[in-house]
Formats: sequence, C-alpha cells, structure tokens
Amino acid sequence: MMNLQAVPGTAPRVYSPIRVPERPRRSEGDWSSLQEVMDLLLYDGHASEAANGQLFRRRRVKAGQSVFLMGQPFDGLYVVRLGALKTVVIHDDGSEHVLSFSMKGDLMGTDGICKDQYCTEAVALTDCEVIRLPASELFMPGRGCNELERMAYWAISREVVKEQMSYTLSHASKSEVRVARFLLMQSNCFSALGYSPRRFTLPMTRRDIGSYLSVTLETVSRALSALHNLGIIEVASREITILSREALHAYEG
Amino acid sequence: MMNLQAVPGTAPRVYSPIRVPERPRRSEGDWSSLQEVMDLLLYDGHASEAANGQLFRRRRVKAGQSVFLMGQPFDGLYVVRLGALKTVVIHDDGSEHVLSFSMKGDLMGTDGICKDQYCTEAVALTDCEVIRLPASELFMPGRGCNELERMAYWAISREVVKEQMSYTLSHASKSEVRVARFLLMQSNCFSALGYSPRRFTLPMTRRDIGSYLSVTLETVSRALSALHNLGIIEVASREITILSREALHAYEG
DNA sequence: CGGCTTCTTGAGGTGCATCAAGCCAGGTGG
DNA sequence: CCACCTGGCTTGATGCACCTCAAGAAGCCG
Repeated sequence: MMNLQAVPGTAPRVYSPIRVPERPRRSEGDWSSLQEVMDLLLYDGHASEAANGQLFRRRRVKAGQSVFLMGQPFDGLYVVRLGALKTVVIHDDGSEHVLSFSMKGDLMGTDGICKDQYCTEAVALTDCEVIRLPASELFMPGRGCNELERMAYWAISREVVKEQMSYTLSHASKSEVRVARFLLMQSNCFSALGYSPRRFTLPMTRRDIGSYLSVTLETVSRALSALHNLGIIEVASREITILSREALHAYEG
Repeated sequence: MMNLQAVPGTAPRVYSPIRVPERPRRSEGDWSSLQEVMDLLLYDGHASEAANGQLFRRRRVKAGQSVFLMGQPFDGLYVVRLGALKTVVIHDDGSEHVLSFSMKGDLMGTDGICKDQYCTEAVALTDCEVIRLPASELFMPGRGCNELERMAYWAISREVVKEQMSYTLSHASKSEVRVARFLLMQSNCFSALGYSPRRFTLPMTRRDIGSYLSVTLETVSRALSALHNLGIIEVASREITILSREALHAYEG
C-alpha cells in the first residue's frame, strides 16, 4: 500500500489543510549537515565548526509523490539530494505547465517565500531524497547563521538564472532546435553529476519535455526521430545516446 | 550631449571594463531610506530607528540607457522608484529576448548574485530613477541589518514568482489570448500604482511585447486590432483603453 | 490475460512567421 | 521652411511549422 499523500489521481491536486498522521520517522541517517548542503549546492565555502552543528532533516519521496503542493503553507526550501523532480504550475482547467526539472544539488520552493505559501508544485519523477532548509532557520533574526543565509541568497539567484534560461530556451525558433538544446542541457547536467554526457536516461516523459519547451509531445517525438535520422543521436525510448555533440551544437544556430 | 554610457548604438552591448569618468554627483536628494525602499517594495514592515539610518543611493537613467549590462560585475540589486524598464538577454547573434518589464517597486538584478556578474541587461524604456541596494550591505556578515536581508529574500522570491508567471504567460495557446492576458497584467500593474486600470499608455514597443510573449510584432499588432474589432479595447498607438474588462477576462479561457 | 500509460507515425488543417508595402510621427539638416 | 530619414506601427498575401486527431505498437502492472 502506497502512502496516499499526493499520489496523482488519488490525492487532491491543491493543498487543503487536512492533517495526515505523520509516518513514524526513521530515527537515524535522516539528517544532513550544513556542509553537506553546501557541497550539494556546489556553494564555494566551508561551514564553520559551530554552524556545521546544524542538522537538516531529509525526506524520501516516491516517484509520483509531491514534495509540496500549490497553496501549501511555506515551510522551507528544499535541496535535492537524490533523484529527479519537475516543478509545475497547475491551471484552473487542470492543465499543467512544467517550469523546470530539478536534479541533485538543485534548490526548490523559492517561490513560496513571498506569499508564505508555495505557488508551484514539486513532483518526483523518480524516487527522491530531499533536504529541507526550514523557514525558521532561514529567517530567524539574530540566529547568527549568516553562512546559511548567504548560501541561500546565492542558491536562489542560481535558480533565477536557471529559470531565465528555461524561458529563453522555450523561445528558440524551431522545435527541433529546442529539443536539441534541451538534450545538450540534460547532457551537461548529467556530466556535472559525474555521469556520462554521451549516454543517459531521461527521467521525464515526452509530455513533460513538451510542456517545458512549449510544444506538444508529438512534436518532441518527431524532433527526436528527426535528430536520429540525421545520425546525431540514438533514441531507445528514454535512453538517449549523443553520437555527435558537434552536430547537436551546430543545430542551435 | 548625452552621457555616452550605454546609449544603444553608441555603447558596447556587453560590458567591458573601460573606466568612464564619473559625472559629478548631485549632492542632495539623491538618497533613499530603508523605509522608503520597504514602502516601494510593498514589504510589510517598518524599519527600526537604527536601520532606518541606512541610506541608499539613487540613480537617474535616461530612456534607452541601461542600469546594468550583461557581464558587468555585480554591484547590487536595484529597486525601481520611477519609470519603466525592460530586462533582456542578448544572444550571440545580436537578437534580444525580453524577460520582464519592471515598474515602480520592482526589483532588478537578482541574477547577478550567483556568478557575481549580471547575466541580463536592464534597459530604461522611459526616464527612470532607481535605488541601489549595494552588495556590501546585503551580504556583509555581522552587519546586523537583518531587516534588509529579510526584505531582500522576500523581494527576490516575488521576482521569482513574477518570472514564473511570465513564463506561463508566453505559454498560453493562442496569440490573441496572450496579448489579452498581457493587457490585463499591465492594467493590474497600473491599477496597483494608483493609475487608471481602464486607460493607460504602454511604455514598450510592439516588438518588446512580442519578444516578451514569444510572437512577432506583427502578430501583436494584429491581436490588438482583433481585440479592437471585437469592441473589447480601444487602441491609439500605445494608448490602450479597456472597454470591457469582462470580455478581456473571458478571452483567457 | 486485459487495462493502462507512453511513445511513434501519419494525414490534414491552420495559426503564425515571413516578406512586403505603405502610413505616420519625430528628428535632422539643407 | 521643406526634404529627407529613421523607427514604430498597420495590414495584406503566402507558405510552412506545428497542432490536432487518429491509429497502432510497446511496455508495465494488477
């Protein structure tokens, strides 16, 4: 039996304040240090000894479950420790728009600060593990946790830049170009995480990619086929092999 | 003779570290208090007496000039006190993409924090006045300016949300729908600033709107004409009159 | 097995980009 | 003063890239 919270189709899409009994917490291995968070974010710095005493709770999220829902009260920022997620907005008519994909080291939930509630939803594409940076730690005055604050600034700014790039990406003229750029982006991501930039498995569906790039899933499929026919990539469902990185780059013009 | 810095056509599009002699500063009326910044941002709070001693420099920017350029070293965040601006990214081929429009109370430059240099460019559409929140004030540890920090968090988050909305906006199916939504957005902006939500003058060109919405300027023009022919709006170059707010809303479906 | 989701591929219609022409306002210089 | 130019805007004609609808294959799971 799965946890009923936030499974698509069974759980409410928008947060309603119904108290679900907390599952018993595993009592060990569920905490991360500030230094681990800094390393994950690739934030250039070392936590002082004092600050490194701070521990942050981890949370496991099964594929399909949500880390937070639209409308849910803000309870902190989340750093991805493991797995892949998508951030979406869900419109009144039920249609959803993918705003970004998040992998290890990415920050989520920054939109929740200003209204004190999340206005996006973070859905796990694979089984995930995230670290929560609680609002209380982030904003409490006089806590002296300047390291955390500076890091948060920096990480939020990085998210802003990521978002701008997404926006610009979905702007590019032709659909094949968008898909080509998307693949390069993914390739860079995997590369940064130590995986092969040539061969990787996409964690998201064609529909998600399409939503992200502002095209239909059929167009994504066709673009992938086209790139395959040009001998630039190999496609086996979600497993992508980049045969010629140069040709893929050349496509961006 | 105009100030040569960052006038389109005469200045380099991308920042290069050439020292331009500073113009003599006006010695008075050029400073804003923390409380004024808070009020501008609509940030819910009052600066303590101590913190309110902080003063932030204002800067006048003529239409067409830039507040900061792509690649320029990060020197702080900017709050719009007066006028309208656009934030753009400029691609290698010279084409530009409008990411957002900023008016009184909006924050700019958040993308500069993480790489310590701006990766967008803020161009004035009208004569403007902006207030600089210097990096040193924002990040200096132990300065005890927690009020400023919390405000910055909040304001940055608000920018993130704005950006997400832009992204979603440029996603909407049909071009006329996008333009209709854009007009409603502008209407709400002007309304919030105390101007008429029914009748206003757009500060940006059709090209800018098109870039923002991911359509061509011709399409924007046609969409406006279409909405006019439906009796929903009145168009006189950049002066827009909304005849039926309901009909405009109905268009969003 | 049957039901489900995901993905591919095809055929046809269309919304928008593209190219092109012309209008208008503002600025510049003879 | 007018002639000229430039940038912004509108409107039309044409082609094509993408959406839509549809059918079928492949994989997953109870």
